[in-house]
Amino acid sequence: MTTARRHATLEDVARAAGVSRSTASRVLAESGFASPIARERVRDAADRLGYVPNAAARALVRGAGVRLLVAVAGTSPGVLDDSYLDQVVSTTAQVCAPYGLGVTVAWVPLDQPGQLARLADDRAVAGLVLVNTTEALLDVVPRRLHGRTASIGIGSTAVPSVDIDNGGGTSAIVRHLYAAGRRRIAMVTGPAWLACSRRSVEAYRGLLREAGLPVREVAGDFSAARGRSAAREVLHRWPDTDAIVGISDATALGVIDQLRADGVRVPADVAVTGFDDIPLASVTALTTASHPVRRIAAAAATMVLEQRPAPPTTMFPSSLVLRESA
Amino acid sequence: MTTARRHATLEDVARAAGVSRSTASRVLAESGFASPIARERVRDAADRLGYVPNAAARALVRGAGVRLLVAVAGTSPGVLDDSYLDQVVSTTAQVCAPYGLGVTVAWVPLDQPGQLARLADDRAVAGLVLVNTTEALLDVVPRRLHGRTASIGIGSTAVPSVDIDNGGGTSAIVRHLYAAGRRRIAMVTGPAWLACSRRSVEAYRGLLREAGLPVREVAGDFSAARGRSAAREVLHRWPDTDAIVGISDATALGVIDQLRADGVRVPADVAVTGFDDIPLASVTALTTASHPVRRIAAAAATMVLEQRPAPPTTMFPSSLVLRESA
DNA sequence: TTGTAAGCGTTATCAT
DNA sequence: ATGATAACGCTTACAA
Repeated sequence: MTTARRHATLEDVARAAGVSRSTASRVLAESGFASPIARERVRDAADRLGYVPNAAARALVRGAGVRLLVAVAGTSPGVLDDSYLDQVVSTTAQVCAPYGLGVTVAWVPLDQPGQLARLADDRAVAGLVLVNTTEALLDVVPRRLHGRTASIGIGSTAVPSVDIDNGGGTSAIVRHLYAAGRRRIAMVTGPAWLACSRRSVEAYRGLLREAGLPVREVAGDFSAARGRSAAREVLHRWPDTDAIVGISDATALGVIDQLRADGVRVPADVAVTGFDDIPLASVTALTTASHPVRRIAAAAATMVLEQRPAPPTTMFPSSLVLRESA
Repeated sequence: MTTARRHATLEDVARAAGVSRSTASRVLAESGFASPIARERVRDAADRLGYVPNAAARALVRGAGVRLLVAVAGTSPGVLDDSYLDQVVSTTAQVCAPYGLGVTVAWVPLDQPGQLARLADDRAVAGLVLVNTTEALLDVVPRRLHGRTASIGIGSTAVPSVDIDNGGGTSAIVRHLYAAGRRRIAMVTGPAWLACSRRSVEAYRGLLREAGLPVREVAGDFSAARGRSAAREVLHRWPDTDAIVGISDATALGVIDQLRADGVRVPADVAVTGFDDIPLASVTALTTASHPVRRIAAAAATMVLEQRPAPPTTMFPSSLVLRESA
């Protein structure tokens, strides 16, 4: 171990190996020709000197970028304060580490998708992962980043996506409710601008219509607070409701809380279901659908890092988790 | 909106503003002199052209690095799969974004602190945030990164830290238990290598000894699983135990779960407390101590980004949250 | 106050 | 197969 040596550069390695910088570069980057002898000597010198390529220099000359941007659409910067997003960012950072890439998060105002262009127009941005993706967002992905972008949610011809089968998941939930004898099934929906939310709603509607049951929708926003007020709204408008489908676990938990506070028994009087299977769900015995968030995020990140032609959409299954609330 | 324009460089801005590159640089970097007229023209040109500085180029010339490394000590890579860490990483990424820095996470094996040197010896690393910090880890922070490192947990003369008052938090909990009439208070501890865990244990011991009460410790590891087995162990060794202090909320939840399964009433027979106040805690009515994880992480990140002489240790308070479990 | 010019560490295009 | 040499976009003495 040398002590206070300055950081070794490619030049140092080349000199130590008795070759030119170009040769050293070729060997170390595994591109272009080099004699076996040169190879060996360069490799040798490199790890003797503890050579670590300078990411900034590399990125500069290649125009490649040094970090991956996780862009999240939402109505307020508050979307960044969310445990789901935490998982996505953290997982992305773990996947990026071996590639020498860092991760950044940013909020893109829902009504100004163009902001994405500003953020992504930075040459330092090597790739893009879209979260809460909207069609408008997909449209403003800079051309430079085509092939280096993946979406968690909906995709487009230019942007491959990793998605959850929200429709299938919701269908499974509704079917379970039906099988359990529920016939007055209401739903607390999510923001209409979110495709994943729309798909859940559509699955719900489709199934109920097919079964000749009444559709009872109340607008929600994923939050527990809205779940509480929505519970009251539902029972006020349709007192005979016997099941409430929540668009998220938080919403469902809010619903249950309010219901019980109002003396309504869950699931005896009203069954309640959630969506996502957050840790809280198992403790509160919430019946819900489970989704592998970490694997999904890792898949998205890997897509942009490996950038091999990916299938337009990779669907991850939604699996029903039966517990006590329904 | 121009369409397929090439990305604007500093040169472009300078030309558009009718000044030299250096002047433009000075204005945009807010360093050095520039006439008001020049300032205005450069600023103008910059945002007319949508100029975004190239982080790689900047990092290269400054030798500054392009990402912040969050290094986590632990016995296995499993430490990376943790919601607390998720929050730290995500918050760090949010704080770093405006600085044009990305974030990376890495695991440092507890028994090979030297691994940190390998990771941090990369010039691309602009700063370091240590998590689950040990003394050994503090010792191997490369000199280059002194002044650019912050620790969440213990610190050293070279590394400022952001810490939680674990001792105070635990004391408050134990005092509450005592005030509530509990006299046979056991504790499920955490890994001894973690300073924060040791401090909690010491606070617990100190208070009990002072009060002339018996010390009853069982080794734990923060997990809920260990909480379960520990609950049995405690009641087996000391059947008259009337309170169990958990080193973490997960542990406490495990304890409660096992206790109830074994027909022990909580808190009637045995009071149980946690530590951290995770979202689950409020739902399960767990009495615990609350800590502002996001603010702590933000403080640590800000320290390395701003690198103004920070106080050696910034303590964040631990605040008692009384609920039903104790 | 402003401009000129010399790098920062790599990669890539050429001749050789 | 190898080595000059010219970028990449920016900062910063230093000169004017």
